[in-house]
Amino acid sequence: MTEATRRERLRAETERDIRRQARALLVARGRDAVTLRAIARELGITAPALYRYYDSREDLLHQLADDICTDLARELDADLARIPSDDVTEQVYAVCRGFRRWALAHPQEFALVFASTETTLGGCGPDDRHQVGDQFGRVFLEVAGRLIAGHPAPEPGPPDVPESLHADLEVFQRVLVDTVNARGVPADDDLLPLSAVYHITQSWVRLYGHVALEVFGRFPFAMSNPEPMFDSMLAEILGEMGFTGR
Amino acid sequence: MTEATRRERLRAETERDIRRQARALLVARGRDAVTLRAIARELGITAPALYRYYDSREDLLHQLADDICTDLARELDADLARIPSDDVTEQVYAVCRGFRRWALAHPQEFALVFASTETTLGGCGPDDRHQVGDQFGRVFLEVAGRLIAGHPAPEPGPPDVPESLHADLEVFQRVLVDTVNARGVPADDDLLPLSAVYHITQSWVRLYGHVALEVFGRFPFAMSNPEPMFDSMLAEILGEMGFTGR
DNA sequence: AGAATTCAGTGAACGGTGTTTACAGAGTTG
DNA sequence: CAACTCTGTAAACACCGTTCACTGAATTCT
Repeated sequence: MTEATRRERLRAETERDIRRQARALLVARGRDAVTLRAIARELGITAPALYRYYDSREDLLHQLADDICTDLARELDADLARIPSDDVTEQVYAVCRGFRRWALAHPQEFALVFASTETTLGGCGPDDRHQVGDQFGRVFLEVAGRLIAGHPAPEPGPPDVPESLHADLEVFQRVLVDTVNARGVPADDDLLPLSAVYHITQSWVRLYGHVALEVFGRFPFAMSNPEPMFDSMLAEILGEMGFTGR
Repeated sequence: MTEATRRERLRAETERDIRRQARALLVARGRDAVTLRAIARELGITAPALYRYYDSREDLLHQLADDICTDLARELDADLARIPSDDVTEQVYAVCRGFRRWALAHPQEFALVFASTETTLGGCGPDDRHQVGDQFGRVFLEVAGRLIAGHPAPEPGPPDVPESLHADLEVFQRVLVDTVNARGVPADDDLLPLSAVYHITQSWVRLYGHVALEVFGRFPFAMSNPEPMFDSMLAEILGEMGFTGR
C-alpha cells in the first residue's frame, strides 16, 4: 500500500526526530544549546550521522527556522478559524494577539526566526502552497492583506506614500493581491490601494516592534502588564484603517 | 605624577585591548566568533589569562554590550551637537536617523544589545552619570524626553492612555523628568504629561521596529531604498506630537 | 633593604564542540 | 545472488570554555 520503501519511511522518521530534538533543545536552553552532538546523543546515534540529513549545523538551524514558521502560521490559522468569518476586526485582533502570545511563549524561536543576522532565511511557510519567495513577515501580512482586501475599508488619506516607494510597494501589492486571490477571495489593485499596502507595512513595523521589545525586555521601563499597551496600539492601528472599535 | 601604579596602568591597558579585540571579532564575524581563545591569540596571551579580567565569556559579552551602549550614546550626542539647540524637530530627526544609521552600520552590535534573549543586560550608558538601573531603550528615550520637555508641545489628545498603564507610566515619567532636570533644563510633570510619555514609548516601538526589521531583513518585501519609509514614519511620529514638518 | 604578599600570566588537562574521513552493513535494485 | 545505494559508525582534527597548580614580577609591609 504505502508507496514509500522501508528505507524512506525510516529516514523520514529520523528526520522528524532530529527536528523535534533540535526544537526541544532550542526551547529549553537556547540557540547555542542546539548542538549536533546533543541532538545525536538524545537520539542514540552519533553526530556525524546527522550529516546524512543536513549539510551543517547552520543548515539544520535554517531548516529549524522554516519549521517554526510553518508552526506559527498553523497556529495563527487555528486562531483565525475560531472567529466568525464576517468579523474582520476581531480576526485582525486574533492574529496580532496570537503573534504576541506565540512570541512570548517561544522567545528562543522568536529570536531565531525574527531577530537573526543570518541573511539566508529562505521562504517561510509551506512553500508548496504559496511560493512567493524569500523574505519573511508574510505569516502575518498574508492574513492581514486577505482580511483587509475582503473589507470595503475607507482609506483615511493622510500618511502620504513617499513616491520613491511606489515601485517597491507595487511589487508587494501584487504579492498580496495574488495571495488573496489564491485563497478564493477575488480582489484587485483597487481593493488594496498603495496607501493600504503602505499602512499594512507600517502596522507590521509597530506589531513587530512591540512584540520584539517585549520579548527582549527592551522597553524603557518595566511594565507590570504590557498587554493594555499592546491592545491600545492595535486599536489605534485598526482605527487608522477605518475600522471602528470592537 | 600619575597616581596609578605601574601594575594598574598595564591592567587598564590590557583590559582596553581585550575589549577592542572582542569588538573587532564581533564586528567581523559575529557573536559566535567572539571566543576567549581568539581574543587571547590576537593579544599574544593565553585564554585563561582572560579570567583575571572577566568571570566568564558571558560576562565579557555583557561588558561588551555596555561598551557598545556607551559608544552609541556618544555618537548620538555628537550628532545632536551639530544641530542648532533651538531646532527641536531637527534634533529629533538627527537622533532617530543616527540610531538607524548606527544600527545598519553595526548589525552585530545591534543584535547583541537590542535583540538578545539574555535577560541580564544591566544598566546602559555611563552608569555614573545617571544610575537609573536595569532596562534599556534609554539612550534614545533620554534624548527624546529631554527634547520634548523643552518644547511647549500641544498635546493632540486621541490616543487615550489605558488606565492600567498609569502607574507604570508615572514611574517612567518621573525617570524622564529627573533625567531632563539633571541636564539643567527645568521641567516638571505638567510639561511632560502622561499622554506624552505614552507617545514617546509608542515612538520607540516604531523606531525600534523599523530599524530592527531593516537590520534583520524581515520586511515583507524588498525595498530598493528603505530610507524614505523611515523618514516618512518619523514625519508622522513628529506630526502626531504637534511638531510641524521640517 | 629584604621578606611577604598580591596578582597577571602560563601550561596542562577535562570535557565539550563542528566537521572530515574511511569503513561497515543493512536496504534496495538489477 | 551480485551490484549498488545509503544510513550509520569510529577515529581523528582543530577548535572551544573552564579549572588548576604554578611562576615570576610588581607591590607592600616590616
